[in-house]
Amino acid sequence: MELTTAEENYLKAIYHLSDGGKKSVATNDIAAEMNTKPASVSDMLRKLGDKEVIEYRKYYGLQITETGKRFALQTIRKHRLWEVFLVEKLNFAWDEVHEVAEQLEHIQSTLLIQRLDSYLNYPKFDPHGDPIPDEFGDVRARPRVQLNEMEIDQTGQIVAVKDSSAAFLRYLDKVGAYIGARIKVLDKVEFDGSLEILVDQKKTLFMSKDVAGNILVLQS
Amino acid sequence: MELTTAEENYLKAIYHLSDGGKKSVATNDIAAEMNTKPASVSDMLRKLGDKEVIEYRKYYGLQITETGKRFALQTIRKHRLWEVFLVEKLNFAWDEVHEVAEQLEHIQSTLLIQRLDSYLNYPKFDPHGDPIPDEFGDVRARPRVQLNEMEIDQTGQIVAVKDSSAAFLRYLDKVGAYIGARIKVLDKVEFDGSLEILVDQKKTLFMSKDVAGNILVLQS
DNA sequence: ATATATATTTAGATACACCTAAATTTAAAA
DNA sequence: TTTTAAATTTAGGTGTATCTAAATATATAT
Repeated sequence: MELTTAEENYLKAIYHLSDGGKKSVATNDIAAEMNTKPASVSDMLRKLGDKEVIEYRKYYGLQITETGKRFALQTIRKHRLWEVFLVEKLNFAWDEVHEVAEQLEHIQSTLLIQRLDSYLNYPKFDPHGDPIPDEFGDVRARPRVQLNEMEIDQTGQIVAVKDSSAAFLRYLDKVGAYIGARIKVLDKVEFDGSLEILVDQKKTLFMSKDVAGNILVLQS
Repeated sequence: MELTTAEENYLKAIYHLSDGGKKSVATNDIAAEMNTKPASVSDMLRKLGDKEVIEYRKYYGLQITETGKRFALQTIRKHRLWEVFLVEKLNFAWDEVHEVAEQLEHIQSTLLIQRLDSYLNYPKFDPHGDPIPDEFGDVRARPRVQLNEMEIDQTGQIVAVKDSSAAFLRYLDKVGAYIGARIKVLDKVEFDGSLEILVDQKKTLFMSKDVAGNILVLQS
């Protein structure tokens, strides 16, 4: 069975919004995520239901099926592999890759993805630190904590961001933080939860609790 | 102004069929090339006319405009750069690249193509030996002769094939010929025009006039 | 429990890219 | 030059993916 580009995009959005199939998802939320209208979503949900990638009862929400998960993970895998390619081989900055990867993820060719994977040396994480599912859809996520939850003197490595909007990524770049940076919590202000961080043993920077909450750290 | 994927495909076909804008093209020929029906072509020609990438007078045929040529060459450039990428970086065989490149050529991102070009070291020819237009649409073609037109003892290098169907490419691979191979005409049969060819100073092979007519050689 | 608000779906349109069948125009043959 | 054949276009219709506006179902509040 084959999915159209639009169907792949909807399924991916549903997979993310449902947190990998755990939660139920609202039509309105899908519409917001996809920048379409709820009416269009209803149309599409019927189609996805017909193709049995979701289980859909109108007004009662939906559930991704196992088949649906497989398709979603395949698209996510392709998206993230292309992101690695763009950053590592074509020297894109991480705030420039999303839009292009969004197009590249729909190229249909099993061979292409196999070869790309091999060419990139079977990466396990994309440039934002998100895990890349293998060809069977298996994901090995690293245990990660939010930077704002760490205590003084604890150390680790930035491995991902929650909000990967271009604006946030540019902000991080500007202050000298990046995926892979080794960090240490120097101080934490009780009053507002803001933090003082040491980056790569040389640069200190201050950030609000909100910003820190968007940064995921692999503790060491 | 933006073209849809279908419009890009039609324009590319028209560019090729018109030999770069020189000849006039028939609706039926476009339909054959695109595997569609003449009626669909008429529809599309009207649209392409509205967008002024062709000059179209119904029943009287069409002419690519300068704008149209620019678009066509841009698409051809992208197609051929991706082919180089697939062969040189992902180890595709040259008979496997066409279908995938056909999809990749429609990815929209100027930056992507600039970076890809640079990453591939600004190649001037694709794996089939066809020239890659530069970002301004300029093509520097090599003077090439058909193998069947060469005389005994003349030498050269295979740089392109006319018929780049998967079947023909597989045939070439099988007999040990390939783009880049150095060849010498050992013998030519008057009766049917068939040839005996020395490949890479070691292997000899026989081929019909028809096969040789499909092989383009840069003489040396 | 009834009224009100919110979420969701249906109805009816539009644009794209295609189709078949019929009409029309141009070209070729008698 | 008229007839016939071939090429091309128009008419009308399909499926996909979208929209707005209206209807309906569910959830919340009085």
